[in-house]
Amino acid sequence: MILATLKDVAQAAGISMMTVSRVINAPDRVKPATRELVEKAIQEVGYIQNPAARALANKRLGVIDVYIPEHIDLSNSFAMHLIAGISDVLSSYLYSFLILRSREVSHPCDGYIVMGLFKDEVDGMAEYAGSRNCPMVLFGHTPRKDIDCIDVDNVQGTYELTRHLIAQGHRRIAMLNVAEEKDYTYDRLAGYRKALREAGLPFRPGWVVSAANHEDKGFEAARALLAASGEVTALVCASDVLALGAVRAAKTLGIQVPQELSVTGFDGLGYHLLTEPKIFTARQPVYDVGCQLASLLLQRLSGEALDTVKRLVSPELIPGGSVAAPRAAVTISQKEELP
Amino acid sequence: MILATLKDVAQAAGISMMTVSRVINAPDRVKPATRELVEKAIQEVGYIQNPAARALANKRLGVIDVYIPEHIDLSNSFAMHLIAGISDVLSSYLYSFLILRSREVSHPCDGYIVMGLFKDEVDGMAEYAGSRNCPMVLFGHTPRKDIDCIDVDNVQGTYELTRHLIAQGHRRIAMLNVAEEKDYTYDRLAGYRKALREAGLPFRPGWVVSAANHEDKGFEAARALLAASGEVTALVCASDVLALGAVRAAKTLGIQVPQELSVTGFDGLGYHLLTEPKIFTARQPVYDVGCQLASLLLQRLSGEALDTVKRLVSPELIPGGSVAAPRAAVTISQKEELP
DNA sequence: AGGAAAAATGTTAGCGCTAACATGATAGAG
DNA sequence: CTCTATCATGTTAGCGCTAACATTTTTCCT
Repeated sequence: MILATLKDVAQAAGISMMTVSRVINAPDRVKPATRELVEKAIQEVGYIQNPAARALANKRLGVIDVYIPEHIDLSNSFAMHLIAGISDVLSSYLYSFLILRSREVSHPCDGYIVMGLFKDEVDGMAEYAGSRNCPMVLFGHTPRKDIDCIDVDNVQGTYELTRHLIAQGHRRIAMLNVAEEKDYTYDRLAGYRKALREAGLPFRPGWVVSAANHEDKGFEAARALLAASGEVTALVCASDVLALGAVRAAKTLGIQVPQELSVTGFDGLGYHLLTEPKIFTARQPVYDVGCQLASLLLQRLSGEALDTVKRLVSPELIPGGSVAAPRAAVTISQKEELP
Repeated sequence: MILATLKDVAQAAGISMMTVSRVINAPDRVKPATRELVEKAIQEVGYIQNPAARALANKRLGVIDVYIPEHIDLSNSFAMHLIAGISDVLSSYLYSFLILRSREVSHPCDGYIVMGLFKDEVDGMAEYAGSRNCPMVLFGHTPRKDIDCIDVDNVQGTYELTRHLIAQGHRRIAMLNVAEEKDYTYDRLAGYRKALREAGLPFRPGWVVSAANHEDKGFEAARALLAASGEVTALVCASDVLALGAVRAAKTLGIQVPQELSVTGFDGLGYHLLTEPKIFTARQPVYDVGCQLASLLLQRLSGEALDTVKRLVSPELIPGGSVAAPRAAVTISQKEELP
């Protein structure tokens, strides 16, 4: 394939290659008249920068390694959205990327984007990246203070959902959490508790159950919970998949959703649409997070000195038919006995 | 980041750079003794090839553009699996890639992998790729004979599923197709008809309905079908999402799955696990297809002359609880009246 | 052993770009 | 109107690698 090169542009504009290069990389350092001339020439010959040559001259590789741990299921569209965001930003800066499923398979690169891992994995990756003097940005919480990290605000998500339920008049709100020892599960629980606390509602440990993030596990846990405590009018689920199971459990028990039980989910990546009524959920802004991760990494690569970034991106509530005011809307009676 | 270069290896081995390069790219052209020497040196200095330099010297860009049309929903994990396959193969050959959502945003590259598009889009892409003298491989059927193309064998998928139902004793088998004017929907219908024909069962147009690929559309279509023709004992759905709707429709009508109605899906990418019983489905080998697309493109890039490839990859049946023998297993009575 | 073919290795040049330095143009101060 | 600061542009060299050709070594046939 023949592509126009800098040389072609330079000849077309009757000017040196270096000036053309500057028009592209540092337009301010070129006289406006010359710049226009060059820009016209670029259009004329249809010049596109050669990323490989640029990377080589910059002593870069032009590649970012994206680590998605093997235990993250690609059936889950989560990773896809993240990658879409990363891809969009990187490609606009002529970087390309590789998706790696395991730390064992290393590839030379200029920087790392790492999807949430366990603590020791984070440390291992950080050390490895550090030893190669490569910047690394992390998706998901990290125990280390010196690592850039962008995450979804999981606390905020369940907080907003629970607040919405409370605003609808619910007072007896249970939670079905994901049974994983990860920060995000603690955070989602924390958001739920925070909303209860703010509303002056008691936290009942018996109303919080956990299940592995599968529809049938959610079904079982929700059925047990609902059978044991018929009093709850709303159920905050820590994932849409669990919410699907919960809705089915309610139906099985003859409990109507949303008339007798409101159910909320979490994720908003497609699963919330797979039942009737559709799950009221909080959409994780995964695409945005992907974009931000890539942008942050590019900033680091350009050498801009900035403090370690710890950024949280808020989820967005997606209304759905699985939530309604409780049948006998309880008026605000803050006192409830603990079980 | 400092990486060892060919030069470092050459010095360590006391030999010329070119021989080292040959050990990597054409080991046959180096004397075994020298090769060993070099390989040891490569290990010693921890040499990793620089993809940018290699791409530049080869007059390549080292980048493959992957087009995933905007109308393909990334929530659908389909694209993710395809990309995972593509990524794994390309990265092992030091190629990286960009995901593009629209033909408007062009990026320089060495070749194209294009996910199924409408006919005019295929032609547009082919012309564009041709004009840049870039090879292009396509996922999905194509009307043009001169384009490499790898696809899932959709006919085979519903054929096998329907055959399995027939083997279980089903004779009254309906189909819920995806309402899209695409090759794959015609093919899935064709597979169903082929199995019926082979078994000597009549094709009843009234037993085939279509719905947009959403759970609630599938629900509606399946409910209408099941209500109208109580006689069917099995329903072949052209997607798992539709199957989810169909199972819910059956439950709503008081029809037990699988005791009174067997249901099959198609895709096997996660949605089939989201209900109880789990959907008996045909898993699209999307990851494999991704690998094959990338391998084929790399073959083209290496200049191997081969005929235009039209390859179909067979889906794999994934058993699930949504299928059982019909209650009153019909003995083989081939003659059935048409409605 | 002599010599031509074949195999193994080395040398040169250049892929397209940019950092670093060198030079030329412009402008403001004395 | 010279002299220096500043800006604008040009020149040189090299990033790491490999194609193409050049050279050396080996093979093995007569």
